[in-house]
Amino acid sequence: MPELPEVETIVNRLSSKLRGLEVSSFNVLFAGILRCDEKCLERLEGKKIIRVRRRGKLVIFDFENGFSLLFHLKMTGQLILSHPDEPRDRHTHFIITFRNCSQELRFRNVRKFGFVCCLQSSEIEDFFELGAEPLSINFSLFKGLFEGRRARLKSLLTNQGFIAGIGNIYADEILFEAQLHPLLAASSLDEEELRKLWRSTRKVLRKAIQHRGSSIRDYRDADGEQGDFQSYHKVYGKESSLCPRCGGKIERLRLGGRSSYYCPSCQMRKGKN
DNA sequence: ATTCGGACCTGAAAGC
DNA sequence: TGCTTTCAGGTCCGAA
Repeated sequence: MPELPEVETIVNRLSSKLRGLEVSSFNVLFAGILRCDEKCLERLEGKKIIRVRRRGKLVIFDFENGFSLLFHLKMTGQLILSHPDEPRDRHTHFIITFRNCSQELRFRNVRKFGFVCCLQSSEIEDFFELGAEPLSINFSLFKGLFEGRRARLKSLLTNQGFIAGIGNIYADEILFEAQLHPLLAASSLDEEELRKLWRSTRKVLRKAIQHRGSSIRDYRDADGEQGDFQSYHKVYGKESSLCPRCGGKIERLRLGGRSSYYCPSCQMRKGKN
């Protein structure tokens, strides 16, 4: 569920509250959420979190001893700071408590797709093989990525090994902003179109972060608050609505089992608009 | 080599 | 009303 803007929002919040704190204990309530040996967690008990960061859609806690704790929220994961006496429901699968902190961190995960694991901090990049960060990469590197790639734009944008952090919502919003059809072959774009795609990617993701992400159903930030950006979606989930740019009808197509929403008249397959 | 469908899970909403 | 089907911010795997 959460894509880059949602994960970024969670990380910002967690960072200000958890940086410098020492973990006192882990409580694994559903063993399936652990993607590593439970003994790995022992390495982190009594250790301080020196940094909370995002890489792609991963939430990462770096510890003082060179190990990191990683979370992937997948579709329905939530990392929420709560008071220990607040009742927890059956979807709370993992809890971290901290020394000198009145709140504990709960990992809720209705659909059980998400995971937690512990890795050496230096192993993370090799282990996940994520692509570039869309908000860090400059245009010339961005352009280079697309050279010779025949895949469809939508598939490439959501491919985490190509560019990390973009999922179904933001790919659709970015392609609408760039006025590019989701099924276009990446290698068919000229320089001007690539520049527009690069600019649109930055614009959409930044604006979504400013609005603390999109809450369509499950997403909540680390304080349990909803994001705002769903009110600014122009095409995602808007089949049959009117295109805010040209007044035409938004359509939905199926691509690898996922829905893609787009405006067939302003996101042309061919032509430069 | 790509692309697609199914699998992993649960629950809300829509359809009948 | 109540049962059935469809769909969901993700990603992996194996088969066409």
